[in-house]
Parts: sequence; structure tokens; C-alpha cells
Amino acid sequence: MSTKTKNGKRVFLQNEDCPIRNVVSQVGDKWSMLILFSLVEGPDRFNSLKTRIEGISQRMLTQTLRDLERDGYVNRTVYPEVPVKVEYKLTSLGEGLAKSLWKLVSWANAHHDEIRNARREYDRDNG
Amino acid sequence: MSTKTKNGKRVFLQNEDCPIRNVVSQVGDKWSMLILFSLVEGPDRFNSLKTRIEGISQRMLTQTLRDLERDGYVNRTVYPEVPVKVEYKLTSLGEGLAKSLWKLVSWANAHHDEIRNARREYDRDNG
DNA sequence: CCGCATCCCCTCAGATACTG
DNA sequence: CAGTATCTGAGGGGATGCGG
Repeated sequence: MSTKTKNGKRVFLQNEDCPIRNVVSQVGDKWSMLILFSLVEGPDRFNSLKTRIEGISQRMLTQTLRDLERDGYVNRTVYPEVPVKVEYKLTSLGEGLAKSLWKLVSWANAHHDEIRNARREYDRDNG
Repeated sequence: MSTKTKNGKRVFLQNEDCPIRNVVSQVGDKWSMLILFSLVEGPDRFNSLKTRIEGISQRMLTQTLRDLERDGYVNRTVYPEVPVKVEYKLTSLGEGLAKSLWKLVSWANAHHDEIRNARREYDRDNG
């Protein structure tokens, strides 16, 4: 994550070799985490995911699944039935990611009210 | 995070009350985590942060610090010296967030090569 | 059923110039 | 030193229509 040190403080780099950026920029988008946690409960099909993840468009579901597949988090299997059935499934890498994200999720749940209060207070005092 | 259940599967909602979305959409942007981890090492000043976080513009540093302050992760203190000194410091909420992010960070470090390999392979086979 | 292609808007974020 | 203001381009993401 950081490579240099300057006056005893760490200097943070942001290039394409930064693991943080490479993981977070993917997982931090609008839909990735919701898909990831949907698949934690087991493999699922395209339209089932589309139904379960409220508000996602077909376009974004496809695109986000492709990106997750590209990074090795998700496997895509096509069953040549009629009509076609496509199943998405976490890889072990994806499961590891979801697991390490879980701590963040539970923290978010536990402190959600606190955050919203801070937000309201800030908005009241300022803008 | 999820409120409903359908055929035994969880249905994920994405409204403004979703803690995941409220936390991740803030922390998942381009600079927040780097600022957060810079401040884990202790309070710091505007220009010091700007130097330590490679590539960040003045504009984005200001804006991201404001957003972090708004959510209650960061405190801003102005010392009326000449020239002005402004110090940014994690709140206990911000420290809790950073701590719960740390697991993700170490996971990212550990699996970075794996991800980049998957990416290369995917790009070779496809586009 | 599972997409891809297109259009189009709107926000994010970089560059640059100016203030207390 | 620590910002604000404005302009601008790139891209995220929705709506819609077509194809295997």
C-alpha cells in the first residue's frame, strides 16, 4: 500500500500497482458488494440476482458481473438448455474477499445511526 | 443491509437507509481510504497530507476531507496562527472504521497477485 | 432467458486561477 | 498556509430497443 517514508510519516502512493486501489475501486462501486453478498448464500442465476438486488439495471448487472469475473471473484457457467441458464458462483478468491468484507459490513451496521446523526448535525451547522 | 426474504434467498435493498451503501459509497471513492490511513498514524495538516498522498489535487483533498468530516470520521481544527494552521484528526468513529477496514487491506495485499493474474488471463481469453 | 448496442445525462475529478 | 471558484473532459450508470 505505501512504499516510502518521509519525516517518519508514511507516504501513500496511488498507482495501478496499489493493491488497495485495485481491490477497493472494484468493490467500492455501486453494485459489486451487493452482488458479492448475494452470491455468498450460494450460486444464483442472472434473473434471480436481478430480482434480489433492488434497483439494479440489466446493463449494470451484466457489466458488474463481468468485472467481478475478470478479477477472479466470480465464475460464470452457461447451461445450454432452452432457454439458456447462466449460473454465477463465487470462486474461493471471491469468498475470501466477501469474508474480509464482512467485518466492514458489521461495523457499518453497528454504527449506521452514529454516522447519520453526524451527517445531520453537520448539515444543520453548515450548508 | 437486507430486509426481505424471497424463496429462502435474501433480497438486497439499495436505498438511502442501507448502511452498506452509506459507508462503502463514501469510503470506496478514490481518496477516502488513503486519507483515513494517513490519519491513523496521527493528526496531520492539510499540506502535509497533500504531500503524503501522491497525486491528490488540492480540490479533491479539501472535498474528501469535508465529506469525511460530515460523516463524523474526521475532526477539523483551525489554529489562528499566522499563517493559519489546520489540523485534521480521526474521531473515535473514524478510528473504528479504519480498524475494520484493515482486514480488507491486508487481504488485498495478500491476494493482489492472484487478482492481477486473473485479470491478465481474462483479458487474454476475451477482449 | 440472457444478454449486447446505443443514446444520453449527470457526477466525478483534474487543471487552473484567485482570496484571507 | 489553506482554502474557494470556474471550466472542462472522462466515464458511471439509466432507459430503451434488438439479437441468439
